[in-house]
Amino acid sequence: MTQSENGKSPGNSKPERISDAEHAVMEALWEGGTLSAADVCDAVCEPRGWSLATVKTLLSRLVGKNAIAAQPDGRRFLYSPLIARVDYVGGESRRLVDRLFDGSASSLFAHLAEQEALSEEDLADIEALLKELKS
Amino acid sequence: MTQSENGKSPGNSKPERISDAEHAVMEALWEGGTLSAADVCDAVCEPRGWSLATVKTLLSRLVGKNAIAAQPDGRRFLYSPLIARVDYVGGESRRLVDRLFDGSASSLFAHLAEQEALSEEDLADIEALLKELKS
DNA sequence: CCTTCATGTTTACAAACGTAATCGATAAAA
DNA sequence: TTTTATCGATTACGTTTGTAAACATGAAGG
Repeated sequence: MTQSENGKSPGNSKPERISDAEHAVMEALWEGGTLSAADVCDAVCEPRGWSLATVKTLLSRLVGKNAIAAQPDGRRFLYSPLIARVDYVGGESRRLVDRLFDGSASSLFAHLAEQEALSEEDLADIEALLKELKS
Repeated sequence: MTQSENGKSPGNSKPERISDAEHAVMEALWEGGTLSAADVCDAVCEPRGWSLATVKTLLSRLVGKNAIAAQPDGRRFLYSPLIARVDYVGGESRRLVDRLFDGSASSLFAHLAEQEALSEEDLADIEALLKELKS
């Protein structure tokens, strides 16, 4: 595959699933904006115990999934996100809520509350947000 | 594998990951409590377009992962959950919050709020829960 | 008894994933 | 200019997942 086309010609709509490992790479790109493979490796290889080769593979797969763009820069490519983090996060959150809480966000909240998974700080923050939303 | 032992001798602790398809089966078991393979199929084959064979495979894998128990009942087995739904849901929720919101539940809440993913009803419910928690 | 179900077990097989090593081309260094 | 360090591209290979079919065995019916 030629680093830029995935064959699924025009309507490149359906967002393909991004795996855990790929997600780590996405985070680096969301953080850095536009990075080379080496840059990404600097950001993730150390903590995840990966080799540069692994990062290259993941970048290729992400390009194939139309999740990132690769613009030529001399000998190499600079990669940048094609999907916004907020969209990805939104999608994943929705998936979870749909799958486990029958689509009800308040159920998720209730669950977190019951499991004491919410700190005092969380509660205060949420309360503040709620107040704000009501204005 | 003999439907009951996974080789990892005594301390059967680490909760293995449950896949999407497996999760559908778990839901049926959480719903029904104790079911035969055929029962599970009645519950999930139709909506997911699965065959009984698929359900059998998933049940076996879940047994292998120590997520469900299989007690002999004549010629067959009756399967029942070994992990509580609330624990599973809690684990998955935590994973999401950790992965995408740096462990902050209120960030998740803020996100849902910003994305208008919360209905009026959600907000009201959450407010009520909050009030309750403060007592 | 023999055929037919119903069931768990074994085997299958492609796609996705995790994790690289190797190859080919080129740019930089010596 | 020959060597070497870099890149992306190609190939690899074991595991997990999705989705079954084939097989063995015992129960049930005729």
